[in-house]
Amino acid sequence: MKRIRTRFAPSPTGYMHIGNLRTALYAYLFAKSQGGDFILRIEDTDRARYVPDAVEFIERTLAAAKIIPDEGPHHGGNFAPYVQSERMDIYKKYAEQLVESGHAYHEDGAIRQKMPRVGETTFYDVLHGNITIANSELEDQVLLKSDGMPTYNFANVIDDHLMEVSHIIRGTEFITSTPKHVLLYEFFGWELPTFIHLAPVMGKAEDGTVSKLSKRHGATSFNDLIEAGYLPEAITNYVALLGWSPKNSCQEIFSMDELIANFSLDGLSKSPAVFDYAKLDWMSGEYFKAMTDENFAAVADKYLAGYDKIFLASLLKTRVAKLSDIPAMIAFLKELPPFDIELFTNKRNKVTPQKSAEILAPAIKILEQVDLWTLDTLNEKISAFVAESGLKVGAVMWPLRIALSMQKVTPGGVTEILYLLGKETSLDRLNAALEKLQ
RNA sequence: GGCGCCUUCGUCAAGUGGUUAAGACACCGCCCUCUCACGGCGGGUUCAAGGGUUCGAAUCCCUUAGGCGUCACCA
Repeated sequence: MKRIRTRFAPSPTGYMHIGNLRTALYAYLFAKSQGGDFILRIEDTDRARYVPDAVEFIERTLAAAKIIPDEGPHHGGNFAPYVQSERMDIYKKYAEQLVESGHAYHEDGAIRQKMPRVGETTFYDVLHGNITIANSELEDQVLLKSDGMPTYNFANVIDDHLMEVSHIIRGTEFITSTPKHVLLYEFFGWELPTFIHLAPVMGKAEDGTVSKLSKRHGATSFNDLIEAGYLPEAITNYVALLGWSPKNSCQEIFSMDELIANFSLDGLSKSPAVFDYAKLDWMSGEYFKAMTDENFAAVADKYLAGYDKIFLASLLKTRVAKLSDIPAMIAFLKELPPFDIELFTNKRNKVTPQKSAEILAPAIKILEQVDLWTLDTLNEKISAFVAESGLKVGAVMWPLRIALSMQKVTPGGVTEILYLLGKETSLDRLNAALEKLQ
């Protein structure tokens, strides 16, 4: 059987769109699941759009996502060069060959492909089956531009053949130009690769409309997501499920190795998928929860400066969707938000501002007596106070939490916050709140 | 506009002629809890519409509608 070889062929734009990342992922997963090769090829034939250092950017991004090319500009391989601008003589040779055989012609310093005017061209796509397009829909394509560079439609065919790519995995936007490629393969007498055209990744705008995922939908590049504080593994995992699902399994959390082991082409979806940040948040949270306090403290390090990192990590890792959520969650430790009497009202625990004052006063007395400011002692004292007062635990905790943090949601319980704040600050805040409540 | 692709809960999706149409996220409710989170339990007119074929259709065929893509010396 022919060796499975796939490729990811981005143009160097300095931006790794999530849809591109997914294409790369699927090409990688398919190759690896079949024991084949995954190639990185740079399609930099548009000089106007070239961005310096974009190749390194792409390589770094793939590395971060753990998508490792077997061949590429800096990965070695027997089919170098893997950068199209370095292969100009190759394209020229094949273009001239087409001119000689009568399948192309010169015009305005460029070489154009001569399309048949009648008949139709059919090709097989793994996801869509046979697709037929009338040749009359095809126009005489430019193969070699007047600046000597090939067009995508030409270079892509030449390289895929020369690099022995067996499966072309790319976006649906290429479906309608595939007949042109097929014709080229036929002109040269080359064997056709297998086509797999992936549905696009969509984004949902605030007004509810759905369109191809783009910057208007917020953070949509791998790097945007990393900067927001999602783990690369979580992003890759989520993106993998956006258009693919495992057979005979409901598993959703996958390591890269598990993805490779479970991947198969028939699990691919042919309809567009909407990128859902809520689900990404959930999945990301699953990854954080599975981490040890130490590991979480390490990835969240820069957000934890100035605190007992490991302790804070233990409180935060079950509540965080993305690392950039952290500052807002712990800002109250440094500075108490403005007093808001509304917060002292809580129906569930039957707490009101007035009731809060009644609870706070004796609680402060108790805490003032505490010399050993540790979690255990604090917990013990508060529990005793609760038992003595005959109130529900929640009724006591609520006003304390609000007075200490001025927010309904905090990382950790009241005991942890008291501990984190220290005795002096805790009592200052408690007294200040009591004063305002009275 | 021509051509092409797509259409199962709000979202990701399983499903390939006979199922109570899985599961997950989100949402809502309840429970637990030191609030939130975590955890547990439960809930929801989901097969775009209309025609066929068939004893039987989300699954096969046709039509319609909508969405997306493509018609570059961009990829």
